[in-house]
Amino acid sequence: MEYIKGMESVFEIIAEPNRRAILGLLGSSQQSVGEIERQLRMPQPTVSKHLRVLRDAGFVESTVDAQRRLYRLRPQPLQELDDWLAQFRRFWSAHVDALERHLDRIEQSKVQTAMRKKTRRNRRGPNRERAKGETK
Amino acid sequence: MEYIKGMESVFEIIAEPNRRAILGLLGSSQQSVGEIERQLRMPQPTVSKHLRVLRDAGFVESTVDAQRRLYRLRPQPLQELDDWLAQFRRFWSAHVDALERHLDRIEQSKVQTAMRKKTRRNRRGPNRERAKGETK
DNA sequence: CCAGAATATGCCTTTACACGTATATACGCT
DNA sequence: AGCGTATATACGTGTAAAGGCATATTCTGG
Repeated sequence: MEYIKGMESVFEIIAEPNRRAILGLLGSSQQSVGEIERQLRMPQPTVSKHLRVLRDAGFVESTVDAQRRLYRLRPQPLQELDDWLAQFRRFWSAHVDALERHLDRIEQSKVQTAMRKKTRRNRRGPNRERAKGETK
Repeated sequence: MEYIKGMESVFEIIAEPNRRAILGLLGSSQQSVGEIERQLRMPQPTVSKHLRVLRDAGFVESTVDAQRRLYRLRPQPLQELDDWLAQFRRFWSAHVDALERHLDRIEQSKVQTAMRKKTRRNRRGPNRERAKGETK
């Protein structure tokens, strides 16, 4: 499943604010270029170019739907970022409450994952699915 | 036209490979500029400039030790990065083994933290430790 | 106060990259 | 085929940031 890429590091990719915004959007659900364009109020070429970079770096993948391209998230690069961060976690997990917040997040992930498995029934058709929740 | 020289985002700071290297070093223990210079084999002005950026962004802090400056890590900015990542964790915490790896990390952090508390008593003195895919 | 070590800063050049604008390509519909 | 919509790419431009080198600053010991 791995491909050839001209590589910028994961870190350089997410240094760009617009790209982070796009990733944020795609975190809630897959989106077409036009939807991203409208929600983020940025010119279409800008969106396309950033998506290109994101795709080359493995952050997103796309499927064709008529003239549209639907983009969705791929976890791996963000996971790499998470792995890099791991070496520093001990610096703040010292505080118990932070630790508990962390554990809470994991728990929450489990629940959300379970719920998603039950709801998984949407392919094709007009764009739906607006995942919610996501308390910080 | 003069614009305000604003803080750079956490993401832009860690986009630079040399800065990540420096952070990695400081993750093991505090270091003087000279030690960083030697271990990373980069010119001293380069080190100093990157440290300046890192300090302005809150990633590191320094204390004076004779003519040396000892730099050490500050957790907050990295924590912010971790917080941003949180919104995406559900994308990979779905897999149980990944989840367990995550929990293991937390456990490990607890242990390391406990150990550090016992060892923590070093100030001043000579420097110790040398330490494309488009599918259809 | 002076010399030398350790670190910081200033200037200059190069380069990378994000943006705007214009244009090209892809697909569906009638 | 021709048109409209959706997305991709090409080109030119401005800007900011990183590196090299020289120099300034800060500190200690004699």
